[in-house]
Formats: sequence, structure tokens, C-alpha cells
Amino acid sequence: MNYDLYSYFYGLVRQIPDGKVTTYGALARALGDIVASRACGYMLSLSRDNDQIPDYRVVRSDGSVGKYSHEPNPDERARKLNSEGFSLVNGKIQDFEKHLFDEFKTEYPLDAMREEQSRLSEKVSLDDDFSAESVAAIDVSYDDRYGYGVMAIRKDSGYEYRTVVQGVRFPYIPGYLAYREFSFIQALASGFDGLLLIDASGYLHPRRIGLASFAGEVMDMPTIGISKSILIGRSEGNWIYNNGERSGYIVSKKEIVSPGHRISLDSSVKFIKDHYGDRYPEILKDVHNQTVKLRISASKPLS
DNA sequence: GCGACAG
DNA sequence: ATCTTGTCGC
Repeated sequence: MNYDLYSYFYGLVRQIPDGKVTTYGALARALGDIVASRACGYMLSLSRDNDQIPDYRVVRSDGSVGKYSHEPNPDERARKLNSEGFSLVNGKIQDFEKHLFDEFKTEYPLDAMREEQSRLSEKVSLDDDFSAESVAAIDVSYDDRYGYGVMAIRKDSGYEYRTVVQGVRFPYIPGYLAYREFSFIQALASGFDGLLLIDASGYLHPRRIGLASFAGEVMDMPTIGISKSILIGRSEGNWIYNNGERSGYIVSKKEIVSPGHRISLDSSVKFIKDHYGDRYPEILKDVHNQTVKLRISASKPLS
């Protein structure tokens, strides 16, 4: 549940032999899902100063070298590729398919995570089993290395806060947010007795187990997912359908509701509308502001 | 060529 | 999420 995908990914990059190149997409497939290609670019951008990792041997699927905003010498990768025998024309490697390495030794870790999601999704319940007496919300903000999580618990006068700071070893990958963020939710909300609002999808997910449902199921806690955009599905009016199933509701352009666990879609929408109308829930806005404050005040040095 | 793509 | 990483499909 705290899988170090960064280390696994750098291990894959180290497998690329001298004189070969690979693509972000090939690395993503070796992790188990092409959807991770952009996360591969992100993880590689964080490893620029590590001589053990031949980052220059990774190029885009069209042969272009790509760019990293924090790269000290933008042409360094092209130079290293030239010295390993590749020629570049207009910033693209020529005939790189002939020297493409994609035979990674890998256990496809994302495959196992999808399997776990599918297994857990069977146990997610959309039957109402919640009380709205106590309500809390959680959000996490990030820098490159750490996540800063805050839980706001609604009290008679304002909010009570809990905070946690953790190192992050799993990037954002669409469909796999739970593997990045659940440990924060668990650290903050374990033992909480009430309804938890989470800034993410719930049932509205490729495997019907977005972070809100994942967390609710694992902690046996009623949850609602509230996201700012639609991960999957198509809208018909305010409803969102996924796999022919009504799975989410559009409160506004930047507020999408889907049930997490121990609550139905209709009850999720009713709870949100009864308590917050069509405005983005104040408690989520507040907890988000708190995570930004925490990050700026507690921001850890890179060491 | 341009938009998708939870955070 | 932050200010930045790629691929696929229309």
C-alpha cells in the first residue's frame, strides 16, 4: 500500500543498454499501463542529476528528445545520444526504432494494482449506511518530494484540523491516485466516526474504485468523492454515465460528485445539495487552503 | 493538429 | 498536484 514506484521505474531505466534507446510509452508499458507515460516523463525529470540513471536514452514516441524545464544543459542529452551513435535531425532521432529497447525485465507492478482495485471494488457498497452528524474533509498538496495532508473536521464553531507530512514515492497516474494518496487519508482519518469528503473520484472510475471508494472500503468509512473534472464517462444533462451505468453528477463545471462507499449516488448528491447547494463545499475549499499553507510553512529542504 | 487526462 | 512530464484517438 506504500509501493515505491519511483525506485522501480529508475530500475527499469537502468536496464537500457549502451547504444539503445527506449520511449516513455515503452517504460509505462513495462510498469503495466501506457497511461503512466506522462508520469514516466515526470519521474525522469526528477532524476537528472543521477549519473547512475541513463535518462538520455529515453525519448518520445516520435523520436524527439523532449525537454525538461529544470535541465541545466538542454543539449546535453542530444550530445550523449550522438556519442552513442545516434544521429538527430530537427531534434528527432533517425531510425531509432531499429535500436529501440523494450525487453524490460519487469513484474508489471501496475497490473497487480489494477487487480487489487478490481478485487476491492467488489466490496464497495453503494447502500446507504452513514450518518451526517459528523463531517470531515481531506486534501493533500505536493511538492516534488513531499505531500502535505490536512483533515478538517466540522465542529460547532469552525474546524478542527489534523495534519500529516509524508515523503512521496508514487507519482500521479490517472486511475491510480489511491496508490499515491491513500496513505495520507489513512494516517489522518483512521478511527474517525462520520462522513468523509474526499477531493477525488469515487465510483466514477475505470474500475469503479476511485480514491474516495478505495479509502472508504479499506477503512470501512462512509465517503463521498468530489472532483473538479471528469475522470471517465459521458454526461447526459447533469448525470455522468460510465459503462452504461449512472455513476456521477455534475453540480457545476468544477464540482463533480460520485459516491465513495456506504452511500448511494442519489444520497451523495442530496447530501451535497442540502448542505452546500451549488457552491463548492466550503469545508473542501478550506481544507485545500490549509494544505497549501502547510506546504509553504513546512516545506522541507531537498536533501 | 488539438483535446483528453481524478490529483 | 504544480507550472510540467507523453501518448493516443478523433
